[in-house]
Amino acid sequence: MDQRIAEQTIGRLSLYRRLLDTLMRDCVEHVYSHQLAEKTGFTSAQVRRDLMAVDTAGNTRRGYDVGELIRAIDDYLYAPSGQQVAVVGIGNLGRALLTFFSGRRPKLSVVAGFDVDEQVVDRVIHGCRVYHMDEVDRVVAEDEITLVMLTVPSDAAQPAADACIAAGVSGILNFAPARLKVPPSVYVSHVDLTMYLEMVAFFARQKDGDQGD
Amino acid sequence: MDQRIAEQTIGRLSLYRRLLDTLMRDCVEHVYSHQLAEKTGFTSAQVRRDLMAVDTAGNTRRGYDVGELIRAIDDYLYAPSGQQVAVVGIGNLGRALLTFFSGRRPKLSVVAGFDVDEQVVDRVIHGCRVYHMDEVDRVVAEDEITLVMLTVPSDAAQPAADACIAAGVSGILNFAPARLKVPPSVYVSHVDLTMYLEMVAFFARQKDGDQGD
DNA sequence: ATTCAGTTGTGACGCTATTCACAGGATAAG
DNA sequence: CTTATCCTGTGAATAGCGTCACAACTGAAT
Ligand SMILES: NC(=O)c1ccc[n+]([C@@H]2O[C@H](COP(=O)([O-])OP(=O)(O)OC[C@H]3O[C@@H](n4cnc5c(N)ncnc54)[C@H](O)[C@@H]3O)[C@@H](O)[C@H]2O)c1
Ligand SMILES: NC(=O)c1ccc[n+]([C@@H]2O[C@H](COP(=O)([O-])OP(=O)(O)OC[C@H]3O[C@@H](n4cnc5c(N)ncnc54)[C@H](O)[C@@H]3O)[C@@H](O)[C@H]2O)c1
Repeated sequence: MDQRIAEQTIGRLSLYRRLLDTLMRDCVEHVYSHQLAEKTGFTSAQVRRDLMAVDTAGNTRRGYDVGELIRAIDDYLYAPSGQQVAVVGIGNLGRALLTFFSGRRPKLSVVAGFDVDEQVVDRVIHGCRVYHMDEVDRVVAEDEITLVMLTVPSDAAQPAADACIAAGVSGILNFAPARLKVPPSVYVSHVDLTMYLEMVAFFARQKDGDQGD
Repeated sequence: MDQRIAEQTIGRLSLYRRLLDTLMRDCVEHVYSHQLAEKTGFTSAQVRRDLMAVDTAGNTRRGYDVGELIRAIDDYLYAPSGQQVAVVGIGNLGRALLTFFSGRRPKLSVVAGFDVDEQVVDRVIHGCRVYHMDEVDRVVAEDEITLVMLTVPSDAAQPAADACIAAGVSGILNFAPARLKVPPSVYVSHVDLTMYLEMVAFFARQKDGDQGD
């Protein structure tokens, strides 16, 4: 948390981190930057540059110690005590996210859902209780929730975000096709699946036309 | 489809395009770059630069004609006859995507699902038939499917992608946490939701520490 | 002890995307 | 017709990222 860090480096560190889990499981003790590169699709220089951000030291002959690297990335990437996450809007997408992320990672776990529909409120999905939005203040405080994944209809996105922020949330992963206005102390990232699909459509078409590459 | 285009410009054009729909619905006839910028969160210079890619001409006094701009972006972004999409892996996430995207846009519509689980095969979800993966060759050809959203478990991602590519698909939006090896004529985009969540966690925490900004 | 092969860490470089800034142009008002 | 205003389109400047390339290092082999 010391100097300026490229946004995309954080994303890549997250990918390396998951890869290291599988290496650890396979009892691999050391790994070279070019091996991480190969498995993630980046270049080895990119990997080394990214790892400069974390407190680690590769051995010039054996590469990086897997356990040591895991510790270094964890230290850099995650809060020591972890961060709690809620899913707001338990519709089709919200339910999928809730199911997938609940109790997945110790450092980043989804612990609650919120909705306004009486049909889903108070249900328990994959171990997570769904609360009514009216309870957001209480539950966010009690469960120390700092992040939400926002999967409500786009009209409801801004008010729902406002309610979460008022309750103390400082990070939002927004899936609704709406730009959120938030105070500068809150970080918002926008995942626009329609946009991704249209990008794939365009570039796939372009490749078809170009006859590959 | 003429000269080199920045990948991200395509993404932004997709956002402008959707915004223009709402302007059209509100009977707005003209729009300035700074208005599009305001509503999308980019700068007006960025908007104008992006629109240089499409065949349009803004009026220096009234800005861009909404209808004209929609036509220009559509011409640039979409195949004249549209592109058909399938969802492969009708689990929690696949079902959400299938429901959301089926019959949404005329130029880009989800028309089929694929799975291997007898529980879901042959069911019809939101108007889309779910086929067995064994039928991928036939259905992709018959329905002229060129794109897939891949939402299978990560072990199954590569073989499922291979089957789709063999059937003629040229674009893949992959949600599984696995890097796909594909021939150069196929375009793959990787949406890693775990990574996005971890990025939000990091930067939200950083903001908290920095007291805003 | 020395050599050799193969790696890390990083300064310098280059590329691409974004922003700046302004010439040129359209319109409305006088 | 002329002026004032406020826009677009775009070359030029800047910033942000990724890549190159190599000095420094490590451990193994001899
Ligand atoms: N499902 C997808 O694949 C998909 C794809 C792209 C974008 N999105 C976006 O994600 C969002 C959710 O999509 P979905 O398909 O799950 O929709 P959905 O209609 O299935 O679910 C929305 C849920 O939000 C709840 N809700 C409504 N207002 C609320 C409020 N004020 N506070 C809390 N909860 C509220 C509803 O009760 C419902 O359960 C939408 O904005 C959609 O545009 C979804
Ligand atoms: N659900 C989420 O929110 C979420 C979030 C991040 C990533 N993902 C990724 O998306 C993928 C799907 O997630 P999910 O939660 O929907 O899982 P899921 O288990 O609910 O669904 C997977 C579906 O794929 C089908 N399938 C298995 N093998 C197949 C094959 N060879 N061909 C076709 N279909 C096959 C299964 O029958 C099942 O219906 C996973 O790779 C997961 O890691 C999901």
